Amino acid sequence: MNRREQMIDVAERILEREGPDAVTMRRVADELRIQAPSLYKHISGKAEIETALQQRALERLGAALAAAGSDLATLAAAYRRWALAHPRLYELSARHSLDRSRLASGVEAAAAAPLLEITGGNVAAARALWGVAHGLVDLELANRFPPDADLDAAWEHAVSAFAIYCTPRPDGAALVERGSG
Amino acid sequence: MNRREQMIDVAERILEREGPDAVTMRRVADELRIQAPSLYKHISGKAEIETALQQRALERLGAALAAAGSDLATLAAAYRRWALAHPRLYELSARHSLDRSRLASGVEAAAAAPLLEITGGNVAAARALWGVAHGLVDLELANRFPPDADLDAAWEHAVSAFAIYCTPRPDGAALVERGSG
DNA sequence: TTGACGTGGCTAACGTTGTTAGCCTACGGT
DNA sequence: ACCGTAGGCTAACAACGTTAGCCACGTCAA
Repeated sequence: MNRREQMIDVAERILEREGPDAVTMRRVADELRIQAPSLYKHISGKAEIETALQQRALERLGAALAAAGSDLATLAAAYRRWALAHPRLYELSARHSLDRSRLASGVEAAAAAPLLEITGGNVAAARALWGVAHGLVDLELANRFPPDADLDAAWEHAVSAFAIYCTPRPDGAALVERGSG
Repeated sequence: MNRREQMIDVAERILEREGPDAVTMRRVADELRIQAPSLYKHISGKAEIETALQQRALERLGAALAAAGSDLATLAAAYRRWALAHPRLYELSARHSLDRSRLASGVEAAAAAPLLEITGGNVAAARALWGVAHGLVDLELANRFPPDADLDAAWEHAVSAFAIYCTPRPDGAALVERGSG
């Protein structure tokens, strides 16, 4: 098994169990029964670990969304559920500015596909949709809502607003232009 | 003038000009022509500086929103404009988990007021609205959209979706229940 | 006037972080 | 038999946040 992958596995485990501050080069090395400088034989630096974890997060979130189907409500629920189940990983992937050169191609597109289906191919509307989902999750993870806030209700409103906006009406007209790019 | 406030002023300036990594205790001390340990005569630690900056950000963003009026489109534009004008400050205030005990009371409520006006007092819907705004801004600041993405269009869709959802229709009916809390 | 004391500087130092330099050993191929 | 590379190791560095402890100055009471 690849040492590099072992390192990233270990880093992920530490991240989820003990938070980002616990993810130290020495700590990762310890877990591998190795000295910290030896890590650099396999990796350029800590940033590379973080990029790798970011990529993992995108892939898995994308997979979770793809598995959730194409209904807006269930898709939103899947987004939130995945983020709350892997909060540190989600935070890392969202906060750390994206380095597209290192990112495997297609990962982004795959993650975006389910959203695009809902907006009928309208990518600007899909981005707005992504915005709500990410925003609500991010604020929740950052403790920005009062402890007694009913976030289920907030999600329902968000979903309703976009459902009304994106769903074609019986007469065939749609509020959002479908198929536009 | 208060040394504590000087410290926070300096920290803010460094943050906006050179990014979060440049905000060091020693750096702040240097700017004040003082040695780093002396900072601790006025402040408990770096966390207190960050909390203070977070509070500043919330107050100013709140003020910017209040000044923008109560129209959804202009409000959204004001939110985005402020965040893009003070990206580091916004990031700091959004990422750093909120310590309500230290936060001046009323700051949160004041920032939320303009949103509540739009949703007719429905706080869950206001949170959804906050979600889109924060989400779109946060993704933009984190470089998560492709460089050529038309973010103006994304914002327009978001605004349209919520405008339709929140505006009472001519017959007096509204999609969102107004006055609920 | 003198003494006590709080305010706000200072230097020295500690522990932890990411990272580099340089050495050594084992193994695989020519 | 040799040589190079892969992958460990120790020692060390600079920078970080922070603590301990010393000292000068101003203020106020006796």
